[in-house]
Amino acid sequence: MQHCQHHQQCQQEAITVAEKYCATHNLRFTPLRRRVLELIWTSHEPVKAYDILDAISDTDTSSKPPTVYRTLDFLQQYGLVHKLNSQNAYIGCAHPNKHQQCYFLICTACSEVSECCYQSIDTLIQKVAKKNNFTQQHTVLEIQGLCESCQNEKA
Amino acid sequence: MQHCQHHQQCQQEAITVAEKYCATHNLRFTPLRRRVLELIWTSHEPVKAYDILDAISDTDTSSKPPTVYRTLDFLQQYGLVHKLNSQNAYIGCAHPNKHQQCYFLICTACSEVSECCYQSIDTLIQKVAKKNNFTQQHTVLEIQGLCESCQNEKA
DNA sequence: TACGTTATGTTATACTATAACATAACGTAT
DNA sequence: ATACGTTATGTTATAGTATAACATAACGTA
Ligand SMILES: [Zn+2]
Ligand SMILES: [Zn+2]
Ligand SMILES: [Zn+2]
Ligand SMILES: [Zn+2]
Repeated sequence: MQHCQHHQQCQQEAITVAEKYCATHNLRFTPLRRRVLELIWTSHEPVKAYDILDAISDTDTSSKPPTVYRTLDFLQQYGLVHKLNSQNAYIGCAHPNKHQQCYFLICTACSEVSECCYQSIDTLIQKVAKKNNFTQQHTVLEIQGLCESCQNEKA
Repeated sequence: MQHCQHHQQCQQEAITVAEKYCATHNLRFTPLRRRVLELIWTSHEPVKAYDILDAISDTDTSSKPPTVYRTLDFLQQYGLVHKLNSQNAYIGCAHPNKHQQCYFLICTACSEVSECCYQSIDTLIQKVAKKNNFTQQHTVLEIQGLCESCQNEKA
């Protein structure tokens, strides 16, 4: 199920952003990395590593699991992709390294994922950490539920 | 590394709580379920499914992966155990079903995990969900960083 | 005791991810 | 242009996580 009405644009913009990000930071945006990122941006649904492998195997028979996982590692390292731990799946990020942490809304009906990165969440988590004398390094926040479209479809 | 100074008590209390919870709710707290819960409460570190399997295999040669995963499913279903998605590991819960969601602080140095379940987090997440017209069902919040003891040890 | 339900045993397999070592492509300095 | 160090990719093997499907056993009740 695809709710986004202008998704080709989402995808293209994401690739352009990645291209520029890599150029600026002296990183190699190789054909493989581009291909994987395009695949991940096929929709707003998270993508499984082995589905990526299947897809790229169509044109590149030398692809093996490490091919995919290394590429995902690269993309994650620079915030172009995030892993959704509750799904063992990967989702593109539209604003690489704009802020430290990304938070997600995950629809259990259509599988679409959107980011919900608010300063208020960062602030509260900092506060909770401080209260527990805990030094925060990285935070996973994945809110599962029903997106607007899927609620309406139920009605 | 074990920072808790009174942990045998933590473990015993957790088992007692589970015992009572099951009695009250007409659930069978079988020897297997008790054993697995005890193993999980060996420390405040999350435990891997296959480590549980190894442990129970010592005394019960018929144990196989489904033995463990089914038991974990049961314990999770009633809030006696939570899965930490970022670690593929399982941690005991001291207050089964006291509230809907549990949130965690995970020390990347000593691996100890503590819960940080605050109403203020629930409230903010509700607010974020509402803002996005999203109906929340279940939320994963795992804050990774350094616990107090481990920060001090670095100094 | 018979019977339905829940729990566990058993075998097989699916899914997710990394280790370790080899080759190729790239960037830069001579 | 060539040599060389670095980064990326190829390749083989294996480790780690989880579930499907069906069989038997234990439990609770009529
Ligand atoms: Zn889109
Ligand atoms: Zn949806
Ligand atoms: Zn303790
Ligand atoms: Zn610690």
